[in-house]
Amino acid sequence: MESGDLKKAGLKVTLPRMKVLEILETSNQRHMSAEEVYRALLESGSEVGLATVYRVLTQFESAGLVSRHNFEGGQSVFELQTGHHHDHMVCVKCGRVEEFTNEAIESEQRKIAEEAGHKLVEHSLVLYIECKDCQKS
Amino acid sequence: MESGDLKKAGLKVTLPRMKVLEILETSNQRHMSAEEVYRALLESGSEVGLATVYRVLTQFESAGLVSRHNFEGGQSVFELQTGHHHDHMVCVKCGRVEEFTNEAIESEQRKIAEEAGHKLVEHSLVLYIECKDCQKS
DNA sequence: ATGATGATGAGAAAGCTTCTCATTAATATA
DNA sequence: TATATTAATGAGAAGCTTTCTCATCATCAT
Ligand SMILES: [Zn+2]
Ligand SMILES: [Zn+2]
Ligand SMILES: [Zn+2]
Ligand SMILES: [Zn+2]
Repeated sequence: MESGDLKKAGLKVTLPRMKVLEILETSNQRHMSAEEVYRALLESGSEVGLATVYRVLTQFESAGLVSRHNFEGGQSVFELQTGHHHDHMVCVKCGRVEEFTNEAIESEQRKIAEEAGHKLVEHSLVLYIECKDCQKS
Repeated sequence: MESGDLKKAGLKVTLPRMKVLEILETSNQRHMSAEEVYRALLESGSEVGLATVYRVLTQFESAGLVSRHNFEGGQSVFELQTGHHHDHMVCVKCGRVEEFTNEAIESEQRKIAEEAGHKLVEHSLVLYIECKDCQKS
């Protein structure tokens, strides 16, 4: 991801925006809260305000560069848009996030909305799990 | 639903608790935010504090009398437990909520978690729609 | 380089929810 | 029924996440 993507989105290429993108790309967590992005910025020596992080993430979302999820626990989490839709499993013990795709579920959803006479706009599917590792301990 | 259900749940039978139950039973909305329950209580002439409404709803949730959902929009919504699991469609225009069940999706979910080696604890599936009525206007 | 425009940072403020604690109500017992 | 014990309530304060405000600053086109 580079400055061209910001320009295409109609956003000025600024230092804070580049830095936030960089964090999202290089962090070992694909799914991060605004607070986590903020702390990662500080740790990497970038002085970016928390308000700016929120602003920028929201703009990225509108621009389709990032998607936002509301898992349980109060904080929204953000991830770089991958192009292909996917859903999530979240461990209720350790918070680990795993992605999956399932075409059977996707098409069932479309069918359900359609049969009820509604237009499906989007959906949110989260499986809360006790993950492999947390079951051992 | 009556005082016996509260006793069974290990909760004292108090006026505020009875009143909240009554609202949930008699309101024409099955899915209500704490704020909505609170306002309904005031309108019905009951002087119950907002903090109590939150407290009571949370206790009801722990007791399995009520379930809580976090649809988009900040506020949690609550509904009386029906005994059978169901998922929701929420209209992004008017906020109307519809319920559905789909065994194919349910079993697919179990399969996904299991194949990944995880234990499925619970799940949240919300279809955001433009409802039948909102499409007309 | 300059100016116009938009972005930023800091703190204030908003919105939802929980906490605190003095007061009050509900149950158990006599 | 009166009393004692224990838990619940109400009001406001406080917490947490997120957004807003506004003076300052950076970006980009010229
Ligand atoms: Zn885990
Ligand atoms: Zn993801
Ligand atoms: Zn609608
Ligand atoms: Zn429901």
